[in-house]
Amino acid sequence: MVTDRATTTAAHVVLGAVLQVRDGRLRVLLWQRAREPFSGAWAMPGGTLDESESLEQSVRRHLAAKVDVRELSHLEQLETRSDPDRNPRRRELATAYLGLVPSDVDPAVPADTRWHPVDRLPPLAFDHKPIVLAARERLQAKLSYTNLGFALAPHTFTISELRELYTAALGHDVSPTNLRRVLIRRGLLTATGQHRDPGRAGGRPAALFRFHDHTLAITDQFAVLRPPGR
Amino acid sequence: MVTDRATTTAAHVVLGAVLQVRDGRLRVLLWQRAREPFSGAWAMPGGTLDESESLEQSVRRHLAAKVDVRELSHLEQLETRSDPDRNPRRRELATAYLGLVPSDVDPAVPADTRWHPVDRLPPLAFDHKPIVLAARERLQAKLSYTNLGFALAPHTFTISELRELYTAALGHDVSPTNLRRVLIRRGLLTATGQHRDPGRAGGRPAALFRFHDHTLAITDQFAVLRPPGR
DNA sequence: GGAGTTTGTTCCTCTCAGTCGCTAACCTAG
DNA sequence: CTAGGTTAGCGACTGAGAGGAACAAACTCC
Repeated sequence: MVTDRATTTAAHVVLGAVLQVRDGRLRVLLWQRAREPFSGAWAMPGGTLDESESLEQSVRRHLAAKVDVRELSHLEQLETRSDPDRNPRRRELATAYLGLVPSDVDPAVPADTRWHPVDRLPPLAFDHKPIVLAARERLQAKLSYTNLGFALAPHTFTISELRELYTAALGHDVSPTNLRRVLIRRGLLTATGQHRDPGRAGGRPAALFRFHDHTLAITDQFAVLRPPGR
Repeated sequence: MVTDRATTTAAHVVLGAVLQVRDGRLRVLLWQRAREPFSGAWAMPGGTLDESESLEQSVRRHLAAKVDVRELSHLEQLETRSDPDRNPRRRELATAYLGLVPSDVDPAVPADTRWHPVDRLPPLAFDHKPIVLAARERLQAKLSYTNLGFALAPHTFTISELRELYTAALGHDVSPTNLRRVLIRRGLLTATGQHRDPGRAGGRPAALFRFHDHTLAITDQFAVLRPPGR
């Protein structure tokens, strides 16, 4: 009886859409499958959920096998996929997480693993393609109305470096003037007082900034139809 | 071996946070538990996921037992809860959905079921309280930057009726002038040309509107740091 | 010291949300 | 029929935030 009920329960896996801006492009961490199903196709890192761990613990554990988990600057749940046919071999639910890595770290990864540009994905296994695209969409939306930029950027950076990150992540040009003004007005950026040595190239030394805090915070001004009198 | 693997798999349930504005308040559909655990506490409707259904199919099926499912004007996935201790009896994952019901329908519900104001919740079972609050937060956010109001409103309505719905859902006052202008400028509202009979009370007859479409659409103007030249 | 390069600042404009008050359209009472 | 009450709709004004562009600042190299 116990066996009956238990065997009808679906397996559950976790998946991590790990994004990073490298070489001026938004990329996702994928590994190439060597076995069926989807042999040769690329897949998001992940694995089965264990008995006594939460989903977040599980995805951190599995990601540690691909990328040093201490490098993750942000991790949040995306969605749970449940199409009965999403895995041709067995009934399987998958909960996907969005993970972010700052642009200045280069974690060691296994030989079968690559950073693929999100706008030029190779053939992906299972339903991983829509998940990766959903991850990008979530990132782009939150860059607009939260301080999530902290998770893409190094600890300190110049405005033009930050502009490159936003340009790559949003997929369109971003004006440094405007970026600076918007983020400073919202109180998200703090000047360190330091300046970056212009080096041989010349030019005015750029001021170094950091994000005021490194936990997700929502810029509430985006509530339209606000309460009266503010 | 199969038995071993299967018995270590967690059970999976679905939950529906069904919200409606009734009597000028935002309310959630809850039923009162008669058995342990949490006997006497209130719980969101839901149940176990079946072998061959998706999560959304499952939550629709379980909600049909509490409220006529045809009345649901919107249904979207909220989050999946996985704390190993969330259910004291067994390891169990729960995927929660946000469901909305238009204010003009009054579905038949079982005897143990009530519409509770979201801002005055009774003691809730399991982790249902944070889920209900997350559902309200999602609704409030989406009322600001999408056309989700269509899911709370009757098919046609006056501006002041709509104002009541937004006031109840957002939890603060909303100016009818502003509401009208914002929703019309965004192209979300269409005038039907009809007017509502003022009745004995007197006053100018109010124009009747409807939402231009009844599928979720995002008002994209909220992307700050937009692409140049728009 | 001047040209070239990159960064930072200021000014201007545009759009949209919020507020207030006036006008419109209906009712009832006298 | 008119005056007064009631609700709805509309327009003018205000303020805030965002985008664009021109100009000023700080550096290197020749």
